[in-house]
Amino acid sequence: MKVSYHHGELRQALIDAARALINERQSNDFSLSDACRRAGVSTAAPYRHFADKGQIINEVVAQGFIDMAHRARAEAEVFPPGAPERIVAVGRVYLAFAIGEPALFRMMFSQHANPAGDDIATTTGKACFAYVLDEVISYCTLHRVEGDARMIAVQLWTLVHGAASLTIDGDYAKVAPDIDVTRMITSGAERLLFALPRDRDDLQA
Amino acid sequence: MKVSYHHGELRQALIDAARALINERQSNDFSLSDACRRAGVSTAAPYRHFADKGQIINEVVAQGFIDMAHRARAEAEVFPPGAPERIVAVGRVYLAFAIGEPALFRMMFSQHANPAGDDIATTTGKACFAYVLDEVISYCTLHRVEGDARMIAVQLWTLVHGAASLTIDGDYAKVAPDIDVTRMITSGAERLLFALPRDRDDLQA
DNA sequence: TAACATAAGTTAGAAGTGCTAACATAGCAA
DNA sequence: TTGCTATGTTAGCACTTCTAACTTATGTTA
Repeated sequence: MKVSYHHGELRQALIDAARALINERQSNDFSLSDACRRAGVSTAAPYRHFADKGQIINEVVAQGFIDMAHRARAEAEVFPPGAPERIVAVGRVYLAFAIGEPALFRMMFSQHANPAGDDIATTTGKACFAYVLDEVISYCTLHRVEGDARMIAVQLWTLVHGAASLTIDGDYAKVAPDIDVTRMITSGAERLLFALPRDRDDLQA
Repeated sequence: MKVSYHHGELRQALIDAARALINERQSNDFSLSDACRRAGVSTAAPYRHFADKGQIINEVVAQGFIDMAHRARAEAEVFPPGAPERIVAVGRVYLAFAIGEPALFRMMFSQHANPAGDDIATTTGKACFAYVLDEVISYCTLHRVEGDARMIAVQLWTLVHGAASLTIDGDYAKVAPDIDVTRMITSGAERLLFALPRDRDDLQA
């Protein structure tokens, strides 16, 4: 009993269906036909809203970045600017997002970055990373962490990103199953932030 | 002018073709038919050697791990056990491998780990990680690096893995294009290894 | 050496995919 | 009411993975 010939919200419905399928199958090779079946339309319908399947994927990835940035902001902005809790919150959200939607997280990064870089996924991705980075930089600067604040920010980001990747791909579980990832990150971050260079001259730039 | 009805080395030829296609297209969704064309056989031929396409991918991934471990070993074992150059070498190989064959590197990790874990890709992957980890652990233990050697080893691995991922996906280029990745890793690793905890009590376990 | 089992190729085709072309209808605007 | 445009439809093409049935090459054994 279809009430209308037109769907009304097909564009977003397809994006949602795609995201759901990606999460269910834990893989990026979901079938567009499946998404159509789920939305209750024919397999030709998507092409009124998207140029091709890749564009739907881009949209899903973009919404992933937006969600991630949104959550990070919400969790971080409870604390005053420069508070250490802010970067902890950002890191926690980053990791939680990866664990919550691992396949989507992977896709957000396994997209082989197009050089033009003007599609929606790239743009939102940039904004998301920039936010993460900015949060850390402002902490480092405010707390006069020794060394190049920008570099330390990148190091923290790298550590959390690496931890997220290795966690969702089950690599820690394979090699070091007893490891407590959160504690590992925390301890690592502290070492990166509070390290005092010894009498070594290969640290200054 | 086909000299023989039988190919002779089809199994390995298909694996090589698959790996080449993955590297050329920078993507995991290569076509098995393409690999067949390249090997000069019909599209049904692979099924005399592999159960399905996934098994070929597994084989490619496994050979990737073997190559990576092999190179790491070769570069590291020039130096005496416990020498800092050894872990530097391992890290350098890890990063170079990712940059050299980014799509393959991604596939080696984006494989959603099967729970049984007895396929060839998982087994070789485990062995490869275990080697990386062992090398770092033995360094930390030998040099009496303060803190849990195992955890520091995992932190170093995580840092390098994160750096490799963010590099090949072009994320550094997007957000911090001026960063020198090797220097960033080196400085981070030194901080992780030589950090002296200040008067903070949240470092002990 | 001849016979035959098995390994390793072939062609034909089923089922499913992304996507296009041509057609149909819903909803809005003159 | 008339017609335009947006958004659906069905039919079908080219391609995919994979199976079934057939063919040829190779090596073992009588």
